[in-house]
Amino acid sequence: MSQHRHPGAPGRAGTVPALPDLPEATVARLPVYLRALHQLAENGHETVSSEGLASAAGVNSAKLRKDLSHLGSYGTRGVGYDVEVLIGQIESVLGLTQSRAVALVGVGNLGHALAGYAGFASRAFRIAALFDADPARVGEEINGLVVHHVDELARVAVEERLAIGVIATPAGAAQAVADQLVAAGVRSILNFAPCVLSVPEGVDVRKVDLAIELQILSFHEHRKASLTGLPAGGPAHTLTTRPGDAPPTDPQEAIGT
Amino acid sequence: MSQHRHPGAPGRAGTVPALPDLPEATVARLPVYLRALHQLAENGHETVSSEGLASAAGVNSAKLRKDLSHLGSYGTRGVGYDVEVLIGQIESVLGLTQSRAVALVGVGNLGHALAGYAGFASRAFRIAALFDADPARVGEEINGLVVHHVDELARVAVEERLAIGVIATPAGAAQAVADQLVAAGVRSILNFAPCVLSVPEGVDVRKVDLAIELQILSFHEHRKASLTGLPAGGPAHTLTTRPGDAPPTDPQEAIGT
DNA sequence: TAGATTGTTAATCGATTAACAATC
DNA sequence: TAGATTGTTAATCGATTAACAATC
Repeated sequence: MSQHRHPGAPGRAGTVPALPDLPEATVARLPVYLRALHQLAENGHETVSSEGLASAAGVNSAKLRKDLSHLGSYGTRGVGYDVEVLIGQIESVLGLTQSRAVALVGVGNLGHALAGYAGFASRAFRIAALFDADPARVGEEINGLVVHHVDELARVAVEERLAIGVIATPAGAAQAVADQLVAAGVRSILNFAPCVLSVPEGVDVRKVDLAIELQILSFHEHRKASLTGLPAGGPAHTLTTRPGDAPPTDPQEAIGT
Repeated sequence: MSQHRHPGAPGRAGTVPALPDLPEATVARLPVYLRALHQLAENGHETVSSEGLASAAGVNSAKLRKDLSHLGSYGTRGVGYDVEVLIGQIESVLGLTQSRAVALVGVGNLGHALAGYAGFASRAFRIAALFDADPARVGEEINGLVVHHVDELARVAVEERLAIGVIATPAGAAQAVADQLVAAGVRSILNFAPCVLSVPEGVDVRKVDLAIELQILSFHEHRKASLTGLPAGGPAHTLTTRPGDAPPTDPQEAIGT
């Protein structure tokens, strides 16, 4: 999923204060804990046990304690974790104390939705620039931002210090966009286009892929159906295989028009 | 991520022809292979080696062969895999030979984008019903489908044999929607709302969470920055921690308005 | 002190990978 | 046959989990 170096790996020259080396699985859960902690804080909790936080986050408490142990020790035996302290600690580890400029490339259906996304309008991320390849869309204003032509990416990247690129273009355009982002110095990419991106070492790519998620669910539905007799929803109908058909799930665009 | 039983686990009473027991990691990659295979087919390839397919899918060939070995043996030593045969095999394992009815709950910004998603309009998935809690939105027509009130979920679920529920509501509404979906017999849920859902055993939940993806990227950016001196995009500016601030990334809606 | 809860240990499990014998 | 490539083995790695000693 994510293509990246593990810069904290043992053996590198130690010129910087060693950052804790977190397992990827832990990194992926910290944002979930953080969200649960914010909810707890809103509800007036000053302290929470590993059991309480784990259940709010939907994991078991052993895993939670193991994860938090990688950050150092921030709990009190017999008491639990101080909610505000733990929030600060996780935000610090995730680098959320910096505000990162996000570029959104592709302002189709999905791009429009993402441009209005509240998650962007947070302290840690601000959507700083919009791009599209369609001249008809360039100049359009969305949420107070003007859409640039994608060829301006390099220039704007420098001006706005773009740190993260979000690709919401058709699959056919995504690799070229990724190349442009990388050339512009962006080393973190979130890809909504249904395709594999190839990027140089040191660039992180994460992907969000609706078709893949649906197909994984389909697998488990299929399993459940073949085990329990007939399912609640029921298999709508069996499709006859017609070789040569159009691919069932390979849309031209990240989100079609 | 996914909460589900492993129905094919050893030890169950064997009343059905045993389905191959696939590792979750393999299941998650099969859709990627499938997409790559469709591209190869479009480009006229009749045969592909594990090396060729692996590189198109962005994995190494050992992993690909291992994954495919779980499906049985469909390659020819010295030659490779027949593209069409392998497509058929993967589609069959993923249950993509059935057409599944998808319910989309929440037709805000994101919901609208998803309703137009080409991945839904495939042979394996058809978007069969739209729901919203906002009376002002009920009755609206999107892509040829009328928006129902969410209270009609149970009735429509039976009529349309809904198999998969996609939640694109605000976080605050998501759990109630999930409960209604489960009550209506839906056992596969794709959750775009930024919250943890709790569902009974036997129900699969997969989540797509933009804020989490951004925060994971942020972690690696942070790492890269602290290692290599200053990054290309540069840390825009350091935020002062103001305890009591609004949560940085816990939007009220899956995609805000 | 007694009860509660953390942080850590060690066992287990699942996933990845390289190497290579089998075989087309 | 010789070259190519699969399917499988076995070693390695990372993640999960339960249990419990440490300690508030």
